[in-house]
Amino acid sequence: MPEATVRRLPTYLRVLVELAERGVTRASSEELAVASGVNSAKIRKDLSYLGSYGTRGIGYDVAYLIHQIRRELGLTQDWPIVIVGAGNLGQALARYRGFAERGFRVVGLVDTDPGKVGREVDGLRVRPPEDLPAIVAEHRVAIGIIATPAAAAQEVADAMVAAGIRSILNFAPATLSVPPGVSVRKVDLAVELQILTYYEQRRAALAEVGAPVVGDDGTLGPDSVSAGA
Amino acid sequence: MPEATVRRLPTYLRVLVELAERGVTRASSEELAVASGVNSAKIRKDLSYLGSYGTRGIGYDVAYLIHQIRRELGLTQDWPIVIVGAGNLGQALARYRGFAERGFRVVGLVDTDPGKVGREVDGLRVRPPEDLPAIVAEHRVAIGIIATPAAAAQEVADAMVAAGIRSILNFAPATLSVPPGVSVRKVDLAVELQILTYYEQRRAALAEVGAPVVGDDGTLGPDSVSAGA
DNA sequence: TGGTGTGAAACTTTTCACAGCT
DNA sequence: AGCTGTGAAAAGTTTCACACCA
Repeated sequence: MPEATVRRLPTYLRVLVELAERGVTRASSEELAVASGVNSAKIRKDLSYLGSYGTRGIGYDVAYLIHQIRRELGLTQDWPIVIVGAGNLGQALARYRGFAERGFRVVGLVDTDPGKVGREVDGLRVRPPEDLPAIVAEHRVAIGIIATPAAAAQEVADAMVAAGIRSILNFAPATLSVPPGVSVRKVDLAVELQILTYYEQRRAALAEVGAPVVGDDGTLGPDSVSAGA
Repeated sequence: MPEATVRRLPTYLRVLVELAERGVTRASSEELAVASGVNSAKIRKDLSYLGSYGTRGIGYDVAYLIHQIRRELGLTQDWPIVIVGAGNLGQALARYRGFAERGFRVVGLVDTDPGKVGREVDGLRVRPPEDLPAIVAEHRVAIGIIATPAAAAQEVADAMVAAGIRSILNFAPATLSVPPGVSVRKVDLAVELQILTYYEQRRAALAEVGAPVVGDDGTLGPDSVSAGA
C-alpha cells in the first residue's frame, strides 16, 4: 500500500465514523470527497488497495468500510502509549480527549524534573525516567511520544528504544537517530507555521505586483499535512 | 519552488541555526544531511532552488544560507498569530516557547466559554469571540490557529476569514472549507499515531510469519512528517 | 443509470551520476 | 581533491477516462 494512501486512511476513517454517527449507512466516493477534501478518484484508488469493498452504482457500505480501514491501520485494538516530557505540551497531550476517542490510552507520563514527579495530570501520576522500562513492560507499550525540549530528545529516544518501544512520535524540534526497525514520525508545530508564512509572503509579493492572488483552482499551496506529514 | 522543498526548508533552517550557535561557519550538503536526516542530493537540489549559494569544493556558508532561507520563508519579520480555543491544547500552544523562538508572537487568545474569558494564560487575557476582528485588525494578524473541538472548527474558520485572516493552522479533527486564496494546514495529533500503528501492526504481522522485520535500508515506513504532513 | 475499479497518461519528487568550479 | 549544481533516469503519486457491473 502506497505511503501516501496510508497517510489518508485516518482521514477517511474519521469522515466515515462521523457519517455513521449521523445514521448514514452508504456513501459514494464523491460524497466522501466532499466531506474529506480529497478528490473522488483518489479516494477510489486509495480504497481499492484495501480490496473491492464498494458496490458499483451504489457506493460504499459505511460500517463495513470503517471496519476494513480499522483493520488495515491496526485499530481493532487499543494502544497503550507513554509520554515523556510533562511540560506544557506533554501535559496537554496527556489530557487530550482525541487520543482516547480513537483508541489510544496514555498509560504513563514521565519527566526528569523532581518538582514534577509525583504530581497528577488527568489522573495520571508523573513518574521519573528510571520507571520507563517498567511502564513499557507492564502495559506492553508500543508507542512513545516525546514532548521534551530538543536538547533531551535524542536521549529520550534512546531510552525508549532500550525499553522496547519501536514507534515514536516526536514533538521536539530535533532530528532523531534510531536503529533500523524503529519508526519515527515528527510533528514540529513551528514548522507548520513557517510553511504558512511562505505562502503568505508569496501572496503579499504577488499582490504588490498586481498579479492575481490565486491560481485557477483558487488555491495557493496545498491544504494541510496531517500533522502532519 | 516545489512544495516538497518548501516543507523541508524549515528543517534545514533549524539545523543551520544549531550549527551557527555552535560556532560552525561552513557546512557541506553531506554534513547537513547527517544533521537533518535528509539525503545530501535532495538537500543540494532543494538549496539550488534558492539560487547558487554554495561554493564547490567548500560547501555552504551557514550564516548566509540562514539568511536566504529566512528570506524565502518570509521569516525576516515577526508574525503575530491568534489562537482560538483556550482548552488544553490552545493553552499549551499559547505557552509554547518554540513559537516565540522562531518569530511567532501570540497576540490573542479567544474562547467562547464565559468561564474562560478574562483568565490569563501566560500573560495573555482570554477574550470572547466577538473581539476577534479587533484583535486581527489591531495587530495585523495574518495567521490563525484553531484549537477548538471539531464541531466548532468550521465556524471559527469562517470568523477568521471574515476578520481578514488568510492562513489557518487547524488542530481540530475536521475538514475545513474556506474561500479561494486562504491557506489551511491541518495537524491531527491522533492521525500521526494511527499512521504509526499501521507500521507497528505490519511489523507484528511480518514477525509472526518469520519474515525479516526491516527492509534493506533498515526502515519500515518513512520517518516523520513535519507535522507532517 | 450511477458509481466503482483500474489501466494509462500526466505530473511530481527522488535519486543518480558527473561536469565543472574553487 | 572536494563538493556543488543539475540534467537525466527512476520512482512515486495523482488524475483521467471509461469498461464494467449492480
